[in-house]
Amino acid sequence: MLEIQRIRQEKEQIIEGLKKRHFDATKIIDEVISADAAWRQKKTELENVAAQMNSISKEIGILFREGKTDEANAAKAKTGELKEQENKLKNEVDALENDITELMYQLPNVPNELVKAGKSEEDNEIIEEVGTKPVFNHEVFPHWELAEKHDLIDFELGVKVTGAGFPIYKGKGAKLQRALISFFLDEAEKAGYQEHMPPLVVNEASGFGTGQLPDKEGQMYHIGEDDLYLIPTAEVPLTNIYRDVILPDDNFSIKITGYTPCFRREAGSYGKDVRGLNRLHQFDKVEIVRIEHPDNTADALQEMLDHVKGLLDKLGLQYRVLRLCGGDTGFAAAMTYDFEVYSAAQEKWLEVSSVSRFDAFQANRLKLRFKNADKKSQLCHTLNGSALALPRIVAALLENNQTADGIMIPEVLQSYTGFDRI
RNA sequence: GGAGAGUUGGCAGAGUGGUCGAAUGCGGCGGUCUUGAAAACCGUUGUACCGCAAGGUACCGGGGGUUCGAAUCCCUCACUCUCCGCCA
Repeated sequence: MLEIQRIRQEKEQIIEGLKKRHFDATKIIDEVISADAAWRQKKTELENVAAQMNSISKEIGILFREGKTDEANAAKAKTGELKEQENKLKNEVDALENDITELMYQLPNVPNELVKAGKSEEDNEIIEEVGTKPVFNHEVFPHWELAEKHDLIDFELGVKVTGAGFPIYKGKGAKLQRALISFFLDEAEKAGYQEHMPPLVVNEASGFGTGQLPDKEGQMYHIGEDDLYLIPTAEVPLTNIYRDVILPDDNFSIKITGYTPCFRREAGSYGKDVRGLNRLHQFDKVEIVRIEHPDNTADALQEMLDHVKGLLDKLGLQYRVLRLCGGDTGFAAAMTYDFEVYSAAQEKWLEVSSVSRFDAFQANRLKLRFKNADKKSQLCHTLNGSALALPRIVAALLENNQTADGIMIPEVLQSYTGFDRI
């Protein structure tokens, strides 16, 4: 959620910025500003009436204590009209507040100045491309065929037990999952992130805190009986640790990481994009989350990008880095970089990480603040990124490392897997 | 699943209809004293919103109600704890 103060002060810049998303905010912002002006006026009126009521009530109390019952009852009679006014104003103020909140929920974050205007993924900028496409002198197989051939992942069995999109990893396939998770966590720890193991279900307040609710309700699995949600990413529990928190000073830099399974309903997905590991309802991911002073956000983002690059370098995967255009940048993000690895057999790029800065947008919903040098509360900045999501990494590793002698395991993983080939 | 007890400021903990945004203690901050520190003593110390300011308003788990007036009474929801049962 954008800050109302910012909308009052930087109306034009916000409208300009949101144009990069092909989002015309003019109407909403005008409505917000006029509703906000009306709200402040009504609010002041309401508070004046409340002040009068309070002072009369106080007097009545004193009169009763002094035994002046008649005078007290006379004063009581005066309150009727005020009370009516108060109720009327209260209703008006509440209605305006609801209007404003509803309007504000519709406004996405303002893209960073580096973000280019654009409508869809077609307009994303390729910032960097690392490595070369693998060359094969034999037939290449997609990962779902390799997984079946080597008995690594059983998609059919997953369908039997749960449904499509819930694969069962077996033998070396399961071990490879475990190895990647440990490797990613160890690397995050080396980079200064404290490991957390959070709950996999969250309450409604947490869903609102990170912005999955109310908009993306249909994307999460909901446990109706207890009104809890399966997490779509570790971002939700990890970030919500800091909901309603005021950090005591401006000298902080919070870096946390966590491995969790992620659950996504992926309603509306279909076709060849969902083949094999490309899109799942449950998958594993190591997430990194940072809470930073606004002055430090740009540096933090760069560090996170370098971290993810390091992981892909160590795994020996070819990858490219994209800066998403306005239209493709998520609702809450100010800027997002995607990492894609090349799938040799599918001959396409697979997104394996998304690293974003949210600036104060998320913190505003979370009420996550710090005390600045003037002892005033100020919103923190939040950032997060995948480091990394497993399924497509596994897909690329299987496909790109296939040889006539089996599938080669990258050296950095061998101490975790205990084998060097499949 | 059954029974009971709770939810108050950073923490502990009083407060059962009016002068309560809330005693007291601890912690924090500032000061006195001290070569320095500790102790002691004095002062100070919640959040948010409106306002140039003075000041005002709201908040005692959430929501609703009664009342001129609610931390306090009523309803409702959520959560926590204890005991019993079950159990990895």
